[in-house]
Amino acid sequence: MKNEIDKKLTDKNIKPTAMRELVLQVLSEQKTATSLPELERKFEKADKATLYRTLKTFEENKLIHSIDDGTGSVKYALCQDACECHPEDLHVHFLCTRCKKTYCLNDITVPTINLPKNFSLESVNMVVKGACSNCKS
Amino acid sequence: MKNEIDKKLTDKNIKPTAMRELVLQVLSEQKTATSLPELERKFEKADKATLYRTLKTFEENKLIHSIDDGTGSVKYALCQDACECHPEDLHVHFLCTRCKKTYCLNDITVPTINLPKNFSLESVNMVVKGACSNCKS
DNA sequence: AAAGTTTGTGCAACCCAGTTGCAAAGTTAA
DNA sequence: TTAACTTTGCAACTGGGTTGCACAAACTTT
Ligand SMILES: [Mn+2]
Ligand SMILES: [Mn+2]
Ligand SMILES: [Zn+2]
Ligand SMILES: [Zn+2]
Repeated sequence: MKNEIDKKLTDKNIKPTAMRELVLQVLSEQKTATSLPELERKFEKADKATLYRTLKTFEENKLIHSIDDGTGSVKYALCQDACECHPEDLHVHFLCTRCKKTYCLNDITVPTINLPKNFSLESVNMVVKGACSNCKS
Repeated sequence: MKNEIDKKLTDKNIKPTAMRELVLQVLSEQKTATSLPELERKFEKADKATLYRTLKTFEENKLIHSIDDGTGSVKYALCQDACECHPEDLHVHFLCTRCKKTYCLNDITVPTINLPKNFSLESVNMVVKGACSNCKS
């Protein structure tokens, strides 16, 4: 449904170009987070730089958030509706060491940490590794 | 004290070569974690591949652990004496967004997470970002 | 001690994710 | 229509990480 996609874009003040619609479409269909290289493979025809800048725009406008799971390529997933990517919005991510898929555990907020004196908190990246339900033998 | 350094190496079943002694010496002097590129700069003369393999050996033998703080270069820090790098040994890391230094918060163990059904846990990477005590304005 | 074997080092080349400059194409505004 | 701005495509580059290979150094065996 193109109108839904366009609405999501305009709601976040992103001009809905053809490219952006396609990328958001694909991202919306994923159950796990997607990296730039993966996106390149899904769009044989599209240019890496364009995809790169598309993701950057999406992230800057808080339509998606990025996840560094340590695999060497940053992955991206849609933000929850009201997400502002503030520390209190943050959730835990899970990387399956078997299938290498990265899940947003949206229900699991990152635990609060008592930092040492005079350290201030801006954000947290918490990635749990293990076997996902599909891969557990 | 070279004997202390050598002992640390042999205790972890690492043959104490000149290179390894130097690298361990430098790592021991740091209060924050060190990346391979940083190490390269500290050892103008040494070869990148050698340093790389030295770090790898150290890590495999649990003399050091690696920290992916999302800055693009993996950092390394000495393990605690009895550390086996198991989930229960893991601690939180802190990346200062100002000075880019990465601290081991050895006293802060990573909180336990209740994973979704049929997900199993192998390890956790938890990196808190913010301002360190030196950089807090 | 000499010969053989294993281990470590240095160099060069490579891989790949990410990033940037620049010009062409498309869009919007005057 | 022209001008200004935005998006896209291409190419080139950066930088961290990694590997193959030959040489050197350190142990083993005879
Ligand atoms: Mn997420
Ligand atoms: Mn640490
Ligand atoms: Zn899996
Ligand atoms: Zn700092």
